[in-house]
Formats: sequence, C-alpha cells, structure tokens
Amino acid sequence: MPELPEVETSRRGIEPWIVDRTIVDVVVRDRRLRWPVARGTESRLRGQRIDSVARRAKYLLINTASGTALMHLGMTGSVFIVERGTPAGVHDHIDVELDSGKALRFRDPRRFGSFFFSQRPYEHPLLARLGPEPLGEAFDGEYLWTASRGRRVSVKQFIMNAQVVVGVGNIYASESLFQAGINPKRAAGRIARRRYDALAGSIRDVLARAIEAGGTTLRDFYGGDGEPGYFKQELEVYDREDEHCRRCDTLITAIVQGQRTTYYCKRCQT
DNA sequence: ACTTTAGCCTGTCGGC
DNA sequence: TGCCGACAGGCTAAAG
Repeated sequence: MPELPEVETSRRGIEPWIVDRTIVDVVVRDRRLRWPVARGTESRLRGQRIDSVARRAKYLLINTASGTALMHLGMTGSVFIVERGTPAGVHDHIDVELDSGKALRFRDPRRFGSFFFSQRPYEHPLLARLGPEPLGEAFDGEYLWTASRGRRVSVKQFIMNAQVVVGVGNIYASESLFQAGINPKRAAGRIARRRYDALAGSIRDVLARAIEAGGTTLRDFYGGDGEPGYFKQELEVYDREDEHCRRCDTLITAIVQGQRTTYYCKRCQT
C-alpha cells in the first residue's frame, strides 16, 4: 500500500491527534510483524509525552523525550485514530493509547510492517544507510547521475533502491519515468546527465502532487482523516496495461522487472 | 561492490 | 459455488 506520499498523508493525518499527548499504555496483540515486536517496547513508551511525529523514508517516527517509536507500514499497513476501547479487528495488531481517550491503531493484514523503539533512530541499522529524501536538498540530477555510474541495473530498479533514494515505490517509479520520458529498461549507468536532471525533477513533482492529492488509493488506503487518496485519477501508466497513453494514444505496456510489474509507454519513453 | 532471488504474510480476483 | 493459481502499494538477507 504505502509509498512515500501515503506515509506522509498518514503522518499528517495522525499528527494533530497525538502530538502533546501522553502515552498511557501500548497494547500489542500480535508481535509477529516483519520483525517480532521486542518485549519491553510497551514499557519504554508508557508514560512518555509525544513531542512530534516525523517521517524518514517510509518510516513514521513518533518522538518522545526518552526515544522514538518507529513504524513501517510494509505493504498493507495503516495507522488511524480510534476511541480507546474500540473493538480490535483481526489485523489490528497494536494500539498506542493516549491520555486524550483516543488511541493510535496499527493495522496490517500481511504483517510486512514493523514497530520498534530506538533511542537513536537515525543510527538504527534499518535507517543508517538510507539514501536522500527525494523532496530534500541533497537530491537532484547530479546526485542521481553520479550514483548511477557503472551500475548495470535498470533505471526503474535503481530509483526503487532505498540506498539510492528513499520513498519511490512501484507506482511512483513508473509514473516518474513516464513523466521524464525514460524507458524503464534502460541501464542506470548508461543514462545521460541531462536526462537525470529531468528524472529527479519528475520524481519530485510526482511525489509532491501525490501528497497534495492525499496519496494513491488502489484498493484500501485511507489517510488519517478516513479519506481515500485521489492520485489514482492522475496516474498516467500505472495499472493501465492496454489502455491508451494520454499523450500519444499508444497502448500502455506492462513488463516485469525484479519481480515487480512496470508500466510504460513504448512510444513516449525511450 | 553489485545484482539477483527467495521469502516474509493475507486477501482478492479471474478463470475454470 | 468453489477451488486454485496469480498477483498485490515493501524490503531484507542470502546467494551468486
């Protein structure tokens, strides 16, 4: 489900409900996530006041004075606010209960998500080697071009690599490459500097527009306010196999790269 | 150092 | 209608 725009939409949705609230308890109903939820996570959070909620890559960081609770939504995870005491569904694995009478609920049917506590989150092995934020200062065409020299992987797989740049998942990789006019099969190391300028700009633009639209809801994504994401309506190629390219009318092609489906226009993307 | 693959899970959908 | 395989928005670890 969630790529960067969906995680950012979730962050904005929960922020007003949890910042400056105190955690009165944490209830973990199922510890079997991507990595088992460590024993003691609950006690480290209990009694802490939430100072802020941030996002790094696709991680949500709930910051307190004593450390940070990190959540990753994996493929099917979501977070939302409920009244404390709201009966939990089968996939509602964690509740962070607040002194306001509300709770932050973590739901994840496939359990590819994760939840852990860290005093130095940015030094945690899972975060330490992440690439730059695509909407940040350090990300531009020069960076991508330099990082791609000598790389033989396809450009699609290259921009989905979180050590290169974070937050670009399967939907937005296809969309960014379409907007930049680049064939997703092209080897990353054989793309000119100027084309990487275009690609970096497209990644920024696509992600920013998707955040504005509240993310992309293909089936079951809802932001913190319960609204679906409306970026689906703006998708140019993703999930549009055999439909007409809006720019040139050619039928959109679907291929598989690295076990993920890629969509592109053979005529617009070279 | 890079690239590729297997695998973690459940739910849904299309074809028979 | 039911069964079965294919597929799904992510990511790591291990193997090559």
